[in-house]
Amino acid sequence: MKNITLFPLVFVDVALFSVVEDRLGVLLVQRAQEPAQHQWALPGGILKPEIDDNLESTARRVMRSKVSVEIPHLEEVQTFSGPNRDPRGWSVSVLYGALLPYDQVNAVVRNKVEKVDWFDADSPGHALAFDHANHLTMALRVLRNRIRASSPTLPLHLMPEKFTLTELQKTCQSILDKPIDKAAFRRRIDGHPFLEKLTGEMQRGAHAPAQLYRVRDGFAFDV
Amino acid sequence: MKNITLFPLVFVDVALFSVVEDRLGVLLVQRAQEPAQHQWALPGGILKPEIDDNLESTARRVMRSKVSVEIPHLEEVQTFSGPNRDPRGWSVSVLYGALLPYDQVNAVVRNKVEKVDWFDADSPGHALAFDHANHLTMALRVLRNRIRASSPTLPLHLMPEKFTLTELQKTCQSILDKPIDKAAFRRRIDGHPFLEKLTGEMQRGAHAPAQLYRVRDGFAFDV
DNA sequence: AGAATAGTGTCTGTCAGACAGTATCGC
DNA sequence: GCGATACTGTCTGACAGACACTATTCT
Repeated sequence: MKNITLFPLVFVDVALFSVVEDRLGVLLVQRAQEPAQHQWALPGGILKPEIDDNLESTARRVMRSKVSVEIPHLEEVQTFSGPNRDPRGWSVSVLYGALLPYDQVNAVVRNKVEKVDWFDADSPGHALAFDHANHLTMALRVLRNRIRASSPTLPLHLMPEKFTLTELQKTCQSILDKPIDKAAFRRRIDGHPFLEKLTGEMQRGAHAPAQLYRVRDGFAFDV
Repeated sequence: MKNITLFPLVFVDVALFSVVEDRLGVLLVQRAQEPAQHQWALPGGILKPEIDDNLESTARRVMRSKVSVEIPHLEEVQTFSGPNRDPRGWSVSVLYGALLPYDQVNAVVRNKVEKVDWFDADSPGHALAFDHANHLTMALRVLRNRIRASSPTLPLHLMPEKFTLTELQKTCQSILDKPIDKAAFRRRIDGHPFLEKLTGEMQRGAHAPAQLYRVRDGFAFDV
């Protein structure tokens, strides 16, 4: 493996977030092999130029093969690189962030993984392998900045097909970890191009009926 | 070069911006070698794991060796990747953005470069090599979003050591390519932690003297 | 009736854009 | 005085946070 010094290793890591019991969670895997065996890490893997169209494809393939998850939308966060961040040699790691509803993620242990589980995004409770603590910090920062700055479109990826505005607000609150005023929230998203009111469809309960919404077709991100 | 299919090529490209005659300019090089010989491109080069500490070092080294420019601050924009974006094989290119005062850039033709010159950032007037037109578009978008959103700290990299608020405003206007109200601009940057008033130092001219400022020590970016 | 949640009205402070006004220089 | 630029005061409209209020359902 002399090539390692001439050609860097190219990895992809994914910070997959979801809301679990009103808290922002991140999906971690326990590594089954060296290096960093038994340590927890963000799911990730190595680029395979012969089968990947680009690094996003790599990320999707890795998530499929390691934790059986299909990721619709990925967002690049940052690139990490250097000779010492991975013991196998000079490496480049491109970090992606993603959001998915908790119940859509049927995380299953696959190859090279001992366990898969959700952890609190702000304090996973484990030392992470490699420089993944940095990765997680950066992914969190980008995610929260997005939700705060641009109107709260992003968490739409976390919603089920039909949802109420209150549910959307609670999701935002869980991500930001602080309460949001109801009136202000509704003013801000009022008339948002990607929110479609399902006229006539209401959610019932032991209270006034709540208007249901869905994500409009063609919803995409792109800054 | 069978390795090309196993190990991707890792490049770094740099979109170096400056204000030239009240317009936002970008530094381009004309390639002296295949591929894309004679075409204009963003300055860039290949990672050398044996001498680079990380990809930012690669970017600095490349700018030094190809166009004789020292870059103090680099910002990662995006990663481009795939089998076809460069004829030499499966490649990854990490794009960085940078700002530097026009007169500090003593761009000199060095190895693998025929010419170096500044072009209008919005319409360079040349078809760019590889996917560098995309690169330029993304770098521009990130740069302008930064200046608009976060308070206008960024263009501080474009200022000489001492400058007036009017000069800073004109720089912002050149980057955004639209006028800014003077009072609003001054209100926004008033008391900014990185702006230091040089009490007593004034710029004279055929008009009222203008207060000089400088960038406070320890100025850094970090979102 | 009472609990719970949905949804709205309104006050207030902040801030950006717009624009005009005053101040200070060289000539 | 005149031209030019520096700098400030103020009005207005947009908008977010705070908070209270009404409305509608189930039990």
